[in-house]
Amino acid sequence: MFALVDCNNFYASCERLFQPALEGKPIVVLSNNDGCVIARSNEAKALGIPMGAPAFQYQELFKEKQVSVFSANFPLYGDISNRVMQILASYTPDIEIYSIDEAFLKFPDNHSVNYQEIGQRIRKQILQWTGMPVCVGIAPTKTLAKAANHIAKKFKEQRAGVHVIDSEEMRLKAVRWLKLEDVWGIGRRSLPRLQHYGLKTAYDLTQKEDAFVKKQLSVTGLRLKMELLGIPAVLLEDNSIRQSISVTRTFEHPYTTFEELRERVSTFTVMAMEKLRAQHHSCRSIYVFIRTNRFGDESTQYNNQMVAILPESTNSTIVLVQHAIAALQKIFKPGYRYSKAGVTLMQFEEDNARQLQLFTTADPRHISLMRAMDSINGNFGQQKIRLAVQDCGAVWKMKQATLSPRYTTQLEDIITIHAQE
DNA sequence: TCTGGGGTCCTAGGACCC
DNA sequence: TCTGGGGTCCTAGGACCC
Repeated sequence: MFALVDCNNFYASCERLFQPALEGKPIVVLSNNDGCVIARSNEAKALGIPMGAPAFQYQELFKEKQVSVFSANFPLYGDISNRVMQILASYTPDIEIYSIDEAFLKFPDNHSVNYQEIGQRIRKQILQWTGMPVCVGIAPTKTLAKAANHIAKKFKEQRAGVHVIDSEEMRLKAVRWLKLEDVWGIGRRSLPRLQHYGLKTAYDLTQKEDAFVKKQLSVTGLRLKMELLGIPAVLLEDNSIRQSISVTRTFEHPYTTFEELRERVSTFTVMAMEKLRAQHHSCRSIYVFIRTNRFGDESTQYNNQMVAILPESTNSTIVLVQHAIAALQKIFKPGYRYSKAGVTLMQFEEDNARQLQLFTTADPRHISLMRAMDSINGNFGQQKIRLAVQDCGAVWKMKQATLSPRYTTQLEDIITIHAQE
């Protein structure tokens, strides 16, 4: 059996943890640069604020309805997430952390287990230990566990936040109820196509022939159909090791010069490489892109990107930054107002299983240099030690007008409690 | 004036091999 | 009138997820 544990309105709930007065009040959390709405409390959803809404279009509504607006505080969310995941890991070693706010747990076949009770225990423990409300869906496949979680959320009061699908009867009831657009793996592209053939629910999809499903949704769709029928076709994955690592940002103001972009691209590469070394990998290629404001006038737009492939894989930031800058040089065109840039590391190899080169140009000293940099930056704060090319002062501040304190990761931000007599 | 960031998997087609 | 058959690897683009 698989359990899907999903935090309720995760970012909004994280903010509420330290401001309990916001219980029952509308909350939204904004993306970097306070651009879009990326999380909403139930109360904010009820006000009709859509996911991804541009913040500037909703300022008046926020004010009028007294919506609490937060700039995204990822250090806080990441820390709360770790705490939740640690608790979940105590229930089973078979755990897949699927995203910052949800995880799949796998339980061995055992008919005497009371899954309803386990679900309730998980809920209570996480709520008591972290303050985070979660819902739990339990079923024989991951896709059905997703569906069960959906039901647990939709009927939170009746189900007490836990729903279990453990019989053919329950499965049928669930898939007949589940709308096609709420099926895990059916997105906005496939939905209209399937609807055109008269499909409305998850059940309808399970009744279609394999050939039809494959034609419409490829082999992923076939797996989906199996899963909805109760036959596991999607395994628990170990996604602690990434296959690609990206760092991309929209700038607070547009940049026009090569030097500004070079500083940004270098810093993004530094950040990505830190993550790469943390998972003990080297990479062989880096993708670099720059773009102007995509909402701007057609004539003022320019996008370009390039992949630089290295002669041998590396985990040295110094080496990779040189390649990233060379790529940037090739795609940079003066005369445009650039609003976004990013890098993606690709083609990973494990550090201790690397293909070495006979005529290598790699400087062995970089290994200890990187180790020293990571260690110092880890102990004394990000970017305490930088490459010279990064040093452009504070040109890269993000707009974060309503950032909450980093309550759990920064000593000076820890809350003070005044006890009354 | 202002519109996020980070991932995975699949397929088709090109380039190449014998 | 007519030009084989069987493979692999890589990439771009699409679709999906949170």
